[in-house]
Amino acid sequence: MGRGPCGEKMGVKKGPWTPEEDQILISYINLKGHANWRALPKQAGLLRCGKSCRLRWTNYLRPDIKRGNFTKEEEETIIELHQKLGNRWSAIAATLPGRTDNEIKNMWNTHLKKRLNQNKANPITKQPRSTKMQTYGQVTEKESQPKNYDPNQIRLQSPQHSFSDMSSVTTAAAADTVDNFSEMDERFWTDVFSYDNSDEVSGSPAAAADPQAKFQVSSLHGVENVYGYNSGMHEGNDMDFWYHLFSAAGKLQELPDF
DNA sequence: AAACTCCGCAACCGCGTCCTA
DNA sequence: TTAGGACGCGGTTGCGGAGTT
Repeated sequence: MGRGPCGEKMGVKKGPWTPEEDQILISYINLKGHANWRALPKQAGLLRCGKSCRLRWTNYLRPDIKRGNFTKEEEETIIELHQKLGNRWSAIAATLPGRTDNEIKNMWNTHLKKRLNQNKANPITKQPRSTKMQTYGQVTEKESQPKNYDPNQIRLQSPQHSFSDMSSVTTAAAADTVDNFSEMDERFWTDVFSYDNSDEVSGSPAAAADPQAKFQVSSLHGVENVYGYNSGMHEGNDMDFWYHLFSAAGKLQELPDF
């Protein structure tokens, strides 16, 4: 099965998005949501394929995306989870609030993989070539945006925030604290579910620190209750993975019914 | 100052999976 | 049961900018 390239139709635009296109997409999704990505560009009046719209939205325009620096804790989380999960970026993203799988993938390929290789080859890390390298991941918000343009400025509050939003970007609950990942590794999964089941969900540290994160958490919380949302990665063969993970953690009794 | 090289990131592409008729 | 549509994921690419020579 699968699908052909989305640009198969003539007249479908490719390449970088313009601020005008972003505005149209944001306005449309805020107004109508995105139940059908394929139909969306036509209805919104965009000369893009649905796939491109979805990617743009999930990786860049969504209101709950955390842009800018990866913290040390986030980096460590990525490294640890990559050891366990491999290149399952969406699963890794599920533990980092506001980070997209694409962002994490880029982070890994450009920074973390090199760093690990370097550490293996030479435990005393050599200084990178450029100063930029020394502060990798410290890209400023301004730097990470297209020139002269900040989607946040034209972004409207999104009441839609539909459940499919949650596929790549995570809940704040997961990232409660990762100061000590080994500790988090044991508590993390139960924390995630306890947040899910907690009436105090929006009282999580992350949510308290970040109103937007608070929105994320409560949003997901509600979504999960209403729609029975469960990330696709939890299904199929992945069920075995999660099952064993939880079993190993001895927390199986806390699992919700699947 | 100019040319060249390298890096980071946004976006594209192809495939797998899920859903439905 | 199965074929086709739709979505999501992971790999890859290409461009712009920063750094180096």
